[in-house]
Amino acid sequence: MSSITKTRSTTAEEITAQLTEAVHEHRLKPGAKLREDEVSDVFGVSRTVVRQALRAMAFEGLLTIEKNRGAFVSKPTLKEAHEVFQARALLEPSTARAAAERTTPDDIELLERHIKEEHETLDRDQPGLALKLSGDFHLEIARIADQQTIEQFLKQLVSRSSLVIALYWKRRNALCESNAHHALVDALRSHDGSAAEDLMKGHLLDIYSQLDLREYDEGSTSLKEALRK
Amino acid sequence: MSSITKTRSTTAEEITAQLTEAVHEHRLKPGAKLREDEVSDVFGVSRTVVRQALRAMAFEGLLTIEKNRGAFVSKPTLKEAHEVFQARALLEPSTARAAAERTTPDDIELLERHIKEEHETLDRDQPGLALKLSGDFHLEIARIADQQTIEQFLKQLVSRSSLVIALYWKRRNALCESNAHHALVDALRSHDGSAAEDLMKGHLLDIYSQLDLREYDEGSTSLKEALRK
DNA sequence: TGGGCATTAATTGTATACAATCCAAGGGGA
DNA sequence: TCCCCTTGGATTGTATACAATTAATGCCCA
Repeated sequence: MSSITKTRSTTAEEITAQLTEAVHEHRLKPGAKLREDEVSDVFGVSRTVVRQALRAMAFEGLLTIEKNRGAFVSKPTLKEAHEVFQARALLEPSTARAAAERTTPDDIELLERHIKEEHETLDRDQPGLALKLSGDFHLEIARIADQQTIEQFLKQLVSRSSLVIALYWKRRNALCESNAHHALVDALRSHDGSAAEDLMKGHLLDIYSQLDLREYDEGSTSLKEALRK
Repeated sequence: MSSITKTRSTTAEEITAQLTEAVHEHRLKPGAKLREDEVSDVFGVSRTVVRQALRAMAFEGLLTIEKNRGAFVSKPTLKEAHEVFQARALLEPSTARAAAERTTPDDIELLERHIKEEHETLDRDQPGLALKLSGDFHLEIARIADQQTIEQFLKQLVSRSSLVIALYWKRRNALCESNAHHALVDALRSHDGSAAEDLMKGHLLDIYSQLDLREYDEGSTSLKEALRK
């Protein structure tokens, strides 16, 4: 089904994209190790290219490379989890406001199709994919705002959010449905910057409040458990 | 004088650090090409390690790697220049506020020594070094705020700011002296978050206003000129 | 004389061979 | 029986050899 194209040699970017997708969809969980020759076997390229891809993902914060030990899917600490959402709270509301002033009918159409797809994946019970799409929605707003620099940062923050959710989400199965995204699209459609800003702020707080970020255990069996998989 | 240690093999991180410093201090100017062989000769390591360093710098935005052509010191467009300062305006004021609440006497001492050094380099007429130190000052505040994620983003933004200043600074020679940094330290010392936030906002606007970001020429002889060096 | 094409040198991209490091399993001694 | 040390296999780090691509030079022909 998801067989990898072997005809034309795979580039580092494609490997990065596929592995990133796997992490976003929680098929690769925090703590999982990515052995270089294993990955190079899968994609049919040399370790040289694989190492490029792994390092790129490390820069995004998705992987943590430990010298002489290898690349692991990152396990954000509670502190990092807080920091990620604090940073998002600084960047996203203003960006939503800016986006509202530039949103075109085409953008609205795209966003609505996007939301529809999100709902469909939720109905089909594919929470991983739904989460990935939800993240893409936030990136789409930065794109509409025409802020590439912020979009770049946001890409990293959304990636890390996915890891945070994998580790600290309170209710395992039920991903919050909410109509937050829909309300945001309404604000963008009517070019209501203030509303968009407020809605985004509320939406981020909403997600944040559904995380279990209280205790600071940080140890005991966590490492061993992570390497078992 | 600045002979490179050859006894213990140089790591990719050291190469990154030295090249980054050179770009920050404008010894390597936007458009300059970094040939892999050349760099590997200078540092006495193989191209493998050099490529790692160059890619790391590309992620920070300092270099632009063009496929099959090589790595060049980035030349931010006017749009990117605006974006960099817009992003800084979102991140830094709040961070300064947070820093004010956590500043310790040790931090104050460090910052004051830092400012003193800045002034000394200006007196000694080393504008490149002064610029680098000025950037470090801003990073130091993020460190005091204990926000590693934001500090990481800010590191990239400060780097890109250095490139923007190299390209778009109005008055070539005179780097604005100003006592903005001093005033910020005062606010931090007295744990006055609001003042720190406002001062930082004003300081960023001040820098921004001294850039020549009007026209959009973007072409003509710029490329040829860049490759001449 | 000037433009276009082919050949060649220079440079980057990729694969592979080798070196260094880590980790676990096994053996010996107390 | 338990602990420590040694040893071997597995994995990552680095250097180098080779392939692919680019860019420039010079040649030919109009």
